[in-house]
Amino acid sequence: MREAGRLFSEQGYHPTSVADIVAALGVGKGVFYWYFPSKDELLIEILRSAQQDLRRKQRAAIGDEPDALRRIELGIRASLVWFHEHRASFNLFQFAASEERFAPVLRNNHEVAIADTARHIKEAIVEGRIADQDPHLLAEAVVGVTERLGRAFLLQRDDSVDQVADATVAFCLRGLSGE
Amino acid sequence: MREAGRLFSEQGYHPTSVADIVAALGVGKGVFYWYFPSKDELLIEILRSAQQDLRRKQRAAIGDEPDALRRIELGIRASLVWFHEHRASFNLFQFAASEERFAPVLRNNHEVAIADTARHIKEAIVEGRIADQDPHLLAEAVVGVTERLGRAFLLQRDDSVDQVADATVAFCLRGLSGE
DNA sequence: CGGGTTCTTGACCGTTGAGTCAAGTCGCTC
DNA sequence: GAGCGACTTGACTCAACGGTCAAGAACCCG
Repeated sequence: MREAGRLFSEQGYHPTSVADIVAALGVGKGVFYWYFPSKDELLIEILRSAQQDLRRKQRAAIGDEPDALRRIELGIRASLVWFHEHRASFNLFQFAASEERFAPVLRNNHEVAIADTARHIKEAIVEGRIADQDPHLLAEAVVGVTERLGRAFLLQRDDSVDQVADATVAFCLRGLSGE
Repeated sequence: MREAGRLFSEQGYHPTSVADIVAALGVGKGVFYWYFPSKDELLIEILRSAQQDLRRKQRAAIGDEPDALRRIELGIRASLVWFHEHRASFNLFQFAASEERFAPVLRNNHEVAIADTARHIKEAIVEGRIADQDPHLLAEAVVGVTERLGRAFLLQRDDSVDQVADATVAFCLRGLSGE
């Protein structure tokens, strides 16, 4: 599954044939269809398990931090570390989002992530620490910046995670802050 | 070309066959290969012309505005209006970025866009109006937020462009601003 | 051992889809 | 209206791919 993820990520899902995958693994084709009902299902499996892992890491990083803004910061940092360690999965997310067949798998999880972030933001708004705007929109912005900077500076270039994380957190927290 | 763009965007590039395209147009297959050397080349053509159009609109919106921050704001607004009017192309960008074959076409243009934004940002930094950080990174963040909020609120939901634009500009300018 | 279950193989099948091409049609010029 | 080049058609080719399956190997339990 790891190998298949790597291949999908490197060459794209469609251009990677089942024959390629089993050849890379040095096994017969039957073995593939013994473990997975179809190529599509394999991708969905990969996506699901990657998402699950990411969310686990985020939760672990946030722990029971009481400060809402700090929770957002920890979430951003955990995400960037994960992106850095799982480039292949990160790439796949982008493809999956562009195909109607796979988008629903992501959408669900994405909505939960946004809702979570929005909760922290709402709390901070109530505390009067950030601008009183639609928390949903702000959450989308924060997640968007994180993913974008992750892609640009951790995957395409190869900057230090901490440096990128510092800058991302700074930008987001300023972006959130009321006047 | 517009019809092909619509189909690619709706069903995905790979699942849309040349037969689908010519059927939707009510013409023979030969006509397709008279005008385009291959299916891949058609997508590249679509991408190029969409990018060109977007950049033209951005330039037109910015005009010769002397204020650097205002130039950034105008760029963001023009982009969001364009995304709203060209959902299909916007979708295609996302797919193209995920396939090694097409990514280079986007990358080039993307780099120019980032460099442009970074120039405005650098100018504002010199004027002491925003935080002294890597302009390249800030540019990526601004473009990232714009695309993300465009996708989330103009394509998936269908909010008013002006409302989304106001919020995007507010978040970005705050994110840029020094302390 | 024997027999049953779990896994593995790779040749094979059916279909799909990109791209070709011989045979036109249309409209233009002389 | 003959001749020519620009365009159009859709049946056809051919390779590739997802998925199947009959034939085992490997392992386990009694």
